[in-house]
Amino acid sequence: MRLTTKGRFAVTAMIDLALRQDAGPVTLAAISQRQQISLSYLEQLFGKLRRHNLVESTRGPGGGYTLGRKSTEITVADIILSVDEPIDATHCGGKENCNGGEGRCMTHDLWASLNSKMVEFLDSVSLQKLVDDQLAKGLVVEHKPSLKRAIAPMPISQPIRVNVPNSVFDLGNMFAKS
Amino acid sequence: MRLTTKGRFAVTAMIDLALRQDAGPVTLAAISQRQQISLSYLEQLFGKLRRHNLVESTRGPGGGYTLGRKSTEITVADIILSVDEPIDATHCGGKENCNGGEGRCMTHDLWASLNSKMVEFLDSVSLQKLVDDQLAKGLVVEHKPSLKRAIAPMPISQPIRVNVPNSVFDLGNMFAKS
DNA sequence: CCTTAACCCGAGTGATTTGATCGGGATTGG
DNA sequence: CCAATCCCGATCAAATCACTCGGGTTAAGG
Repeated sequence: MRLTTKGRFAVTAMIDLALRQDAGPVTLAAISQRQQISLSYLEQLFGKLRRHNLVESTRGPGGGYTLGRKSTEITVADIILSVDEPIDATHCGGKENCNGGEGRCMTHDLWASLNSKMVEFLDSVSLQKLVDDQLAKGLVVEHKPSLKRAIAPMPISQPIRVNVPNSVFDLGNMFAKS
Repeated sequence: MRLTTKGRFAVTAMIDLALRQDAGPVTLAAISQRQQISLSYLEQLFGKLRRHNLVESTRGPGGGYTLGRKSTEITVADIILSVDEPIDATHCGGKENCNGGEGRCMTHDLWASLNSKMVEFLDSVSLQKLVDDQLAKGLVVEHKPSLKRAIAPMPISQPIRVNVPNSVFDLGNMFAKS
């Protein structure tokens, strides 16, 4: 497992997405603005996240990204492993006697176990947990005006359009999928 | 916190050192041979480790490196943070209003907390624990012939010489909870 | 002394990764 | 149709990685 800013960007973007997807697909442009990550870079990251089924995309106007599964079922390890392709840390490319015919080199076993423990740890932190942490810190999510593609259409008559920041506590549960 | 092969090499080398320093200073040349890490690269890594007081050096013939403090007081986090200088993952260089005058950007707090969890985890694993795991797995350290500089001269009779490969560590439960 | 073992250090290097930009596509709502 | 949005690949400067080179300085042993 590699752990660099790349993975951090991905985690950050996924939290942003998780925080806002209840109002419908979230555009990369919006994430780019909020998190100060270049749009094209986000496209690269989300390409990988999509190929790993962590997000789903909706094309066309009003489109964007939504989570591929519940945020409780996405872990930090999932995200990081999606964007940071695993590397060969063993210097022996997996061949068994990389140490003068004496069996596998130490690096092999050493990093294998270190890696698995790291993954185990990062796998114990769900995206939902990170979202909860953000909310607990008092973050207020400003929902963009709902579009047709919102997961749950606005009730009837006039759509609620507020340009005042809405607290998640107001609308969050109302549209929560179960 | 960054986590790359660089840090892995450092951890590997430190384990090797901790396993053998009782017979006196350990040379980088020996570590290089056993762990298949280039000598010059080791020199760079140990330069940083020394500057962080994780190791001490002895020059001249019979010299080498010893641990800077007890192995129970050196953690994996210490080692990795010594060789992998921290990077700025926030894109805001620590300035407080990187988000349009709205206070710190989310990346700031977010990665700060995730990072601290990582450090906390890696800080819970001491070098001694890694050494104990090795010894528990039956690794027998082949002590080189003691020199004048040996910290504690070998007690009596002959040192145990076993024909077990030096560098095949099995760190199976390196991070097993204690 | 002298030789030699070892640490010390900075400069340089090719390969890879990072983070970004650009230029085009494809898809779809209005 | 048009515009918003995802999609994709090429390219790029900068940084980093893993390593090499070429010298030092220090100190033990003869």
